[in-house]
Amino acid sequence: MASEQNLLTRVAYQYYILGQTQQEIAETLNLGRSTISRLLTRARQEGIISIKIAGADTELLALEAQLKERFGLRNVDLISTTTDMSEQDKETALAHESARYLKQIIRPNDHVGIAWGSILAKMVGQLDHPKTTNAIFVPLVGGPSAANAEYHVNTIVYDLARQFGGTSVYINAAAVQESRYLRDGIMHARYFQELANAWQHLDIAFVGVGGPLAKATNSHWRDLLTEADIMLLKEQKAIGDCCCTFFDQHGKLLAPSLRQRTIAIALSQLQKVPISVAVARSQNKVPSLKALLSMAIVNTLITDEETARALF
Amino acid sequence: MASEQNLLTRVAYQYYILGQTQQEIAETLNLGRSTISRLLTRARQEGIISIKIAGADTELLALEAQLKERFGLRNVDLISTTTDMSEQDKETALAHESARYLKQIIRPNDHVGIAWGSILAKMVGQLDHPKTTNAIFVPLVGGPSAANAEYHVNTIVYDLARQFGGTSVYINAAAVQESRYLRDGIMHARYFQELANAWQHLDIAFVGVGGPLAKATNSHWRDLLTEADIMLLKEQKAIGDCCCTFFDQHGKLLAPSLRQRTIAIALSQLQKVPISVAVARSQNKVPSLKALLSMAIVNTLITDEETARALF
DNA sequence: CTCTCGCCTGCACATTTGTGCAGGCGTTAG
DNA sequence: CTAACGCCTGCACAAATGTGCAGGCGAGAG
Repeated sequence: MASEQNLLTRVAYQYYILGQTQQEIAETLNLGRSTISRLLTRARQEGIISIKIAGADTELLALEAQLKERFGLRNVDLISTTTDMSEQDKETALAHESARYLKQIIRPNDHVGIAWGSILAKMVGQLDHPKTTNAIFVPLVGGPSAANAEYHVNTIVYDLARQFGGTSVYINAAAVQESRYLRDGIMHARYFQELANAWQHLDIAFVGVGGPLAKATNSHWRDLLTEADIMLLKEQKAIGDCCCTFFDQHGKLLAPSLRQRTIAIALSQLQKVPISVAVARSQNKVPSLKALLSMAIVNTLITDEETARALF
Repeated sequence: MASEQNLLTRVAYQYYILGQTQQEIAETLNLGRSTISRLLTRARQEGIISIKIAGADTELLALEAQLKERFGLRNVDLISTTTDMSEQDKETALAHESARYLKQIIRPNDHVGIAWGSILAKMVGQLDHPKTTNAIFVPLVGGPSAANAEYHVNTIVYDLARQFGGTSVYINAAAVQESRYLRDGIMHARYFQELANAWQHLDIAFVGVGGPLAKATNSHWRDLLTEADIMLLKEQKAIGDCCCTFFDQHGKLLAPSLRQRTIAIALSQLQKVPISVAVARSQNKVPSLKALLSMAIVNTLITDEETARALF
C-alpha cells in the first residue's frame, strides 16, 4: 500500500475516479497539496492513467492532430467518408463541412475571400441556419471562360453573402487574360480597386486546389489557358494550382509569364490572411495539396480521411 | 463533425488526449472558454470519457471509497491478502500497514493512544525508518492478567515511543478490577492523572476490536472477567468489545456493572479523538467491527480486503 | 409579425492546479 | 563524526478551470 507505484495509483484513483480535489487527497494522505500535484504529473508521464474517449472516431481526431503537426497548420478539419459513398456524395459532404466551418469561424463584418473550386461552389445552400453577419464576400480569382458562365464565381459570393446576411463584391474579368498589359490594365482600373483593397484586408479565405493538368478537362477555367501555357507548365512539371497559380511538387511557382496574365490574389498575399482555408479532396489532388501545404500558404485544411492519410 | 455528440468527443479528445488547454480549444473552435469547460463537464457526465488506472488494484480502492461512504469514515486503508497467506501472515501484513499508516499521519508532539490488540502488539518493529518525532504514547486500557505479563500494553507503548523518538506513559493497573470502588480509587489516584489527562488530549488513537466471547480463549485479558460477567454478557448478546467495553450488534453498550470495574478510555471519549483508528481483521470479528463502525466511535479503518467485503 | 420563454454564451470572480525557489532531512563519502 | 550532496517538501505566486449572473438569440405561441 505504501511503495512508490502504489501511491501513484492511489492518488490517481482518488483524483480521476473519485473526483476528489488535490487538497482533499493531500489531507487524507497527510501530504502537501503540491506533492499531490507532482505525483499526478508523474502518474500521467508514467502512463498509469489511460484515458479513452468512448464512441469517438478517435483515429480521425488523431489524424487531424498529426496533420496539424506535420504542416504546422492552425487547424485541420476532417470528415469521415465511407466506402459506399460516391465521389459525388463525398464532395457534397465536404462542401457541407466547409460551409459549417465557415459558419463556425465567421465573425461580424469579416472580409471573406472565396476562390474557385468545385467544392467551394457546392457550399452554397448547405446550411440550415446560417449565422446572420455583416460579412463581405469577395472573389479571389477571376471568372471562368464564357463557356462556363453559369458557374461564375460571382454567383458563389453573391449566394453566400445573401445566406450570411452580408454583402458581396463582384469580379468583372476572366481569370486569365490574353496579355499582361490587359491584365495590368484591368487590375489598375478604378472599378477594380475595391476588390484589390478587400484582398488586403481579408480575415478569412477559402481556396480550393487544382490537380494535375491531365485532369483539366472538367475544369471551369483552365480552358482559358493557351496551348503554349500548357506546354510550358508540363515542361516545368506543374502538379497543380491554387488560385490559378501553378507550382511544382517542391512548391516552386511556375510560369511567370502566365502569372502576369492572371487575375487572382497572389499566393504571397493569401499567406497573410489570418485564416486561410484549403478545401480539397480526392486522390489526384494529393500531390498538389501536399505541395501547397508545404508552402505554408494556407493555415487550415478541410478534407476527408482518405485524402488526409495520403498526405503523409 | 458538427452535431452535439461529435463536438463533445472532439473537445474531450483535444483536452484529455492532446492535452490542450481549454483556452486553446476554444480558439480553434471559435467558442468561449467557459463553453469548453461546460462541454467537458457534460462529456464527463455522459460518460464519454473513461479513465482507467493501469496496473492498479482498482477494486481495492473502490472498496475503500465504498466503506468510507457507508460508515461515514474519514479514511479507510485496505491491504490485499492472497489466499496463500496464513492467518499469521495476514496479521503481520496488517500490523505492518498499521505501523506505516501511523508513520504517515503522526506529527511532532502528537499524543498517540494505543489500545490492546494482537495486531497492535505486532506493530512494533515493522518499520525500517520510523519518523523521529516527539510524540507521547499512552495506553488506552489497563494491563493484562498476571498470566500474560509479557504482553503488557506498557511494552507496546514503550517500544513504539522508542522507535518514534518519543516518550511513553505507563499504566499500572489491570484492565478489569474486582470492584468499582477499587477501579474508582485507581482512576482517581494522583499517579493516574497524567494518563487521564493524556486521554483528554489525544490526537491519534489506535484500537483493536474484540470478537465474540466464545473465541475468548486466546485473549490476553479476558481471563480477568468473572463467570458472572461472562454470563451477563452472553445474556445481553454481546458480540464483541473495543477497549474492554462490550456492545451488542446494535451498538448498545452492555454490562454497566462491568464497565464500572474497567480501567480503559471510555468510548465516548475515544469518539472525540481527531484521528481514531480501528485495526482489525478476520471473519469472526466482522459483526463486532460492523457494530463499532456503526457507532461512529472511530473515524478510520485499517483492515484487509476479505474483511472489508464482509462488512456490507 | 410580435411577444414570451428558455437555452446558450460571455463576463467576471472564486476555486483549483501548476511551478520556481528556498529550506530541511537523509544519505554517502571521507 | 562531519561535511557535502541531492532529493523532497512547503510556500507563494502564476496559470488554468469552474460557475453565478445577465444579456442575446432562436423557437414557438398567439
